[in-house]
Amino acid sequence: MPEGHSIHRAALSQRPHLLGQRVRASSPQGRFEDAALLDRTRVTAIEARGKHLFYRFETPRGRARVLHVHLGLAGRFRWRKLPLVTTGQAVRLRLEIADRALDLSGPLICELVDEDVRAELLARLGPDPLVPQARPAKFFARLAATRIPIGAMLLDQSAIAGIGNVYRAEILWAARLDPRRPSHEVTAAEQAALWNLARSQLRDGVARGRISKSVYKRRSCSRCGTAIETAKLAGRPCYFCPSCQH
DNA sequence: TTTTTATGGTCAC
DNA sequence: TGACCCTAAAAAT
Repeated sequence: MPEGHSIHRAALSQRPHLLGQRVRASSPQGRFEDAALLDRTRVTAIEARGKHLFYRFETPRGRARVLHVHLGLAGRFRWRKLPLVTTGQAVRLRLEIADRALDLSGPLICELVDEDVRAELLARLGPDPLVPQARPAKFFARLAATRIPIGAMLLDQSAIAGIGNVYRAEILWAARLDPRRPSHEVTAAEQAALWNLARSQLRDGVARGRISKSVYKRRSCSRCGTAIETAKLAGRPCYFCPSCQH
């Protein structure tokens, strides 16, 4: 169930097994024909940015290919031990190393791109709170320049990368901000608080492998007991406490 | 056993 | 704004 924390967590858990390894690549499902181009190449980098993953593969002749993966709603990685017993009917991409295989199923995106496309995709993303050197200036500037509700802006990956529907609700609840508040009315202190909360909550998610929920899909506010409401923002329900979020 | 739902995103209207 | 894409788990029947 992927928001930014799951993506960074996937990169962290996969690097020890895949980096520097020559892999057997295939698409058991058959829907990723370019898997053949990755077969017998070496994984040299795994990069997580927002909800996107980029894998660099190098051929024996030193030619680099970039795999772009976005899990979307249903995408999932699973390690399997060899020898395999499953048919892999829904496995878009399988990467096999010595004793195990990494199966990717249900991704929104699984494609080979070149360096330019990778750079363009990265350029479209706002700062990612999970990247240590990321700076929030662009995020703050976007908020200051629009009347779009803050609850909608937090889901805009070009404003801030990696936040999904759960973190949006949790961050706004922790900041005590009404998700319907026009973004330009968010004060500088509140902007900073949102960035810091995004960073701490996402980091917690990476460490724990799950998101702790104080407001998302709760019936009542875990702070004041008021009935939780939802507001449709950016096309999706945003859970909030009408009593303590202003 | 079938239907619904989901922490995402794009595209057509 | 709604339809659709994909998959698997949860919920409904």
